[in-house]
Amino acid sequence: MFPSLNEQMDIIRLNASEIIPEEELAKKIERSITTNKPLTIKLGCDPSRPDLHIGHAVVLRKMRDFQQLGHNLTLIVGDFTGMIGDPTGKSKTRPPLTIEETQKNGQSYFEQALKVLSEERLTMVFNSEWLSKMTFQDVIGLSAKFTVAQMLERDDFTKRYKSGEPISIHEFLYPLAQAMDSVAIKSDVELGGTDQKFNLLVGREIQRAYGVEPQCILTMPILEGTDGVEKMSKSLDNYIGLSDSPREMFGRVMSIPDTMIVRYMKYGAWYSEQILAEKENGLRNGSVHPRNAKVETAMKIVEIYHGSEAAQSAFEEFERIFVKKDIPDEIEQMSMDLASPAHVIDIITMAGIVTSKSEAKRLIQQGGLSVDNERISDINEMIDISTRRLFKAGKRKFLYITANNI
RNA sequence: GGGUAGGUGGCCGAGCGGUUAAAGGCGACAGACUGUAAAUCUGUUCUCAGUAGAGUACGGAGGUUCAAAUCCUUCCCUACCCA
Repeated sequence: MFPSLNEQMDIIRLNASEIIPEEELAKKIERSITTNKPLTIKLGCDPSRPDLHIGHAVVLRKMRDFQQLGHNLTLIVGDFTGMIGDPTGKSKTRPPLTIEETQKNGQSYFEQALKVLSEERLTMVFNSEWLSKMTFQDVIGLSAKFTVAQMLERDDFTKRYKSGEPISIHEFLYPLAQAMDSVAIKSDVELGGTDQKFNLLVGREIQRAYGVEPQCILTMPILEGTDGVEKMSKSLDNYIGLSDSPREMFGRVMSIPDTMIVRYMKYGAWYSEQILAEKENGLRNGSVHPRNAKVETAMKIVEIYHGSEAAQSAFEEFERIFVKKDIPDEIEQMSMDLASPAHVIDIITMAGIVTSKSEAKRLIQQGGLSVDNERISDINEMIDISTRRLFKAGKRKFLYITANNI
C-alpha cells in the first residue's frame, strides 16, 4: 500500500529545489496508487568519481524518501559515458577509464550509496548495456532530435561559448546519452543536483521523441564544500566523504565557516524542519553558540554514517587534540631504515610528513614541528630514534617513528 | 584554406632581452589569537645544498645573443573572424 498522494507529495517536496512539472508528478503518483504500481526513480552515477561525499548524499537522501514511499530506485552507472571521458570541460586531461575501472568504481559507488539507501527496491544497471549497442546510425538519429540552439541553452555551454573556451562535440553527446538512459529504463522521475537540471530536462525531451512517457525531474540543492564557497567536490578537497573516518568527518565539519552551519544542519545532518527553525533562531539571537551548534551538527553527521558511539568518540578526540592540545589516543606508528641519530629533515621526509626536504625545512623554520612535545627549531637537529619518538607536524599530524635495527 | 589573438609556477593572471624563481590574486601550509581545523592577523609557498651556493622552469624542438619567458624559425594546441 502506498501512502496517500498528499503525504507523498509533502515528503517529496521537502528540501527539494525544483520539481518539474509538479502536477505531472502528482498525476504519476496518483496513478501509481490506483494501479498499485511503484514508480521508477532514476539517478545517474558518475563512475569516474567513485568517492561519494555528503554533497551526493543530499540527493541520495531524497532517493531514500522515494524508496520509503514504496517506489523503485534505479541507479545508472555511466560506465559507457565514463569510458569516453569528461563532460564538464574542466579537466581536459582526465584519462578515459577502462571498462574494468568503471565497473569497479560502479560497484564501490553502490556500496557507498547503501550508507544512505536500503537494499530493497534498489537496482543498479550499467548504461553500456544499451549505449554500447547503438550504431553510428542510431547516434545520428538521436542527435537529429535535438538542436544546437537547444544545447546552447545549457548555461555552462553558453558561458564557455561566449568566453571563447573550447566545447567538444562529444560534450553535446553527453546529455543525449544520459537521456537515452531514461528512454531505456522508462524512468518516471529523475533526480539530480540543480546543476543537472538541463541534462534531466533533455531526458524528458528525448523520452518524448522516442515515444516514452516523459519523466518528471526533481532537483536538490548543491551543498557547498567545507570552504563554504565552492560546491563540494573531491578535486577541490573541500569534501566530507561518506567513507571518511569518524574523526576525519568530525574535524571536517568543524572546519566549515559559521555561515554554513545552518545549511549543513539542513542538508548534511538532515535536521527536521522544526528543530532546524529552532537552531536557526537560536543562532540569530545568540542563545545558541556557533561552536556548539557546529559540534552538534558534526556529531549528527558522523552518527548518520558511523553510529552514535563513533560520533561520541570523534567528539572526545577532537576536544582532546584541539581544545586541550593533547595527543590523540591512537597514533600511527612507523619504523624506518635510518641509522639512529638521524637528521630531522631526513626523518620527516622519509616518513612522508612532507614531500620534499625544502618543505621540511620550511616546516621547522616556521615552528611547526615538535618531537616528544619539544619544538624543533634547528633544521640540522639530529634525532635519536632508537626508541619510539612522537613527531607532531602542524596541528593535526601525529606519528610515532622508530629506526629499524640495521 | 586565409587572417587575428593567445598558450607563464596547483589555479587565475602580470611581465615582453639582463636588476625575473618570475608582480598581484586565489588556494595551500605554518605561527599567533580564539569559540573549533570558524573569523582575524603575520609569515611561508620549484628542487637540491651546513645559511646570500647550485640546478631546473614560462606549450614542444631548434636558432640568434655575453645574456631570452621576452627576438627568429618550425611544430603542436585553443579561441575568434573570413572562405
